[in-house]
Amino acid sequence: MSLPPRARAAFFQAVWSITRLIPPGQVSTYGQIALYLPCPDGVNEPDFLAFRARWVGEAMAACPSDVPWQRVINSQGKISQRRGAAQQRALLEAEGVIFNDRDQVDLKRFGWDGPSSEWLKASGLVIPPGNDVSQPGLF
DNA sequence: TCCTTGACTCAGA
DNA sequence: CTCTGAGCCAAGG
Repeated sequence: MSLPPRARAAFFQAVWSITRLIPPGQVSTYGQIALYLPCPDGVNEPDFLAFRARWVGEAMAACPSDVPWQRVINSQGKISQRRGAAQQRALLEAEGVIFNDRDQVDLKRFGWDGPSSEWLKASGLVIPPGNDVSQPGLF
C-alpha cells in the first residue's frame, strides 16, 4: 500500500490543525490525534490503524512554525527521544507542565480532552466513540 | 533497487 | 516497571 502525495498532504494538514487547538499547559499524544483522522482513500485500513500514530509523528517532524509541536508527546507520557527533546521539555515546563522523576507527564492531569464534536464534524474528521464524555483512561 | 532510519503503540514476558 | 517484537510506511543514500 502507499499513501498518495495528496492524501499524505491532507493527513499532515489535519494533524497540524488539531495540534493548533491544544491549549498551553496541556499535552496530547500521537495516538490521540490519530483517533480523529479518517483512513485516507486507497489506504489499507488495518495498516492505517497500525501506523497512523507514527504518521502523526512524521507530520510533527515537518510542521510549520505556528504549530505548538511541543504539546504532542507519546502514549507513555514521555517525550520521544531525538534531537530537540530537551527543548521540548523546557517549553512544556515553561507552560506549567510537570514531569515526574521518570521524565513522564501525568496525562490524567495535563492531558488534553481533544477537539469538540462540533469542531470535528465541521472539519470532516472522525468523532471517536465517547468523545462527548471524558475518557481519562485513554489519554 | 536495496538498506537504513525514524517525534508510535500495543500486547506479552 | 522495563524491554521486545510486530505492524511493514516513507524518504534518502
